[in-house]
Amino acid sequence: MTARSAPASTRTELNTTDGLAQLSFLIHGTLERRAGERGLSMIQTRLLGVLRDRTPSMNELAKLLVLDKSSVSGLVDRAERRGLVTRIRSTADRRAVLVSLTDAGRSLVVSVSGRFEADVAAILACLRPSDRQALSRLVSQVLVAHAGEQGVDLFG
Amino acid sequence: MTARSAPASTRTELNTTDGLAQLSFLIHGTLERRAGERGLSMIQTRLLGVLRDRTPSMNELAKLLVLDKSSVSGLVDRAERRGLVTRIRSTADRRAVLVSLTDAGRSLVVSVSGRFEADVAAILACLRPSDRQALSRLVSQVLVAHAGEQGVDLFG
DNA sequence: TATTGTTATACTCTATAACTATA
DNA sequence: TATAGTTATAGAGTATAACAATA
Repeated sequence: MTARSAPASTRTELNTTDGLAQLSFLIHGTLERRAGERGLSMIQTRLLGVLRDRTPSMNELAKLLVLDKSSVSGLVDRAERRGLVTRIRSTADRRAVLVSLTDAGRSLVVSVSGRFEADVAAILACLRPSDRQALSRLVSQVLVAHAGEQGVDLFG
Repeated sequence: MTARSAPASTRTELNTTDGLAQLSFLIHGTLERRAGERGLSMIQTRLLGVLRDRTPSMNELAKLLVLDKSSVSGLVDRAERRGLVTRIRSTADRRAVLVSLTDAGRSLVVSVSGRFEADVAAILACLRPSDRQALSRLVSQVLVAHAGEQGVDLFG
């Protein structure tokens, strides 16, 4: 996504977007690789991440992951088959099924997210501490301004 | 990926990685959504992006996209069926097949990447120009330091 | 009737293995 | 023999539509 035909007047602007896009894909790819090392796809990783501090119903899970309920059925099937999550029939509403992380699932997601955080820290290690702090401030500013649009909060 | 159990001494560090990870997924999701609006998956978008300034063989395409050659066969099949790319038998090596963007494919990828760049620019519009410039400088610094690890250069 | 979840079906995406054609 | 590409097959991931059980 290079700024091939940018008029000179907007070149700085486009280079910023271009650089940020590249950095985003570098970081996204880093998680993808770390998860893949443990046999997890991105969506399985997100599933486990969402379950870290929740025990949602299938329906809630579909909303959290922005997937159709039938997609979540298959996703949970495969995770359950691997022993990473369990289905629990709800007693409050006997139609509902709650999904919970197993110990194996929890230790897996903790491991992947720990390595990923270390990767990102390593990527930022080339910056001087003051620059890292400046970057942190700018990124926070952007995120706050777009709090509503983040959609899926990866490990929310 | 919040820093749930970070010791206080490293909390600032983790918050930076956390923020950058969130921003990365925001931007990645932005492209995914824009591509999806035009009926393109991420991999189809990357295929078209790679073909913007190249006419590689299937084999070269597999290396560029980091996919098995059989995966590329299917990928190109589906893109060709939609009229986005064409296969051209190489005259130099009659085993080889070159893949080229059609006019429809080119106009599609130009449209998606243009909208995406506008999206990223809009995301950054909340920053003062001087802050945007500072962000640009920091991001460039990180990218330069990790030039070799970027793996697939999305629209390279 | 409405909601929750599963199942049947179809398509994309991916890899491995076996194959054809060319070098 | 080695390389370029396709095809057969299998599995993950996704959505739509039809279904069963419960509310």
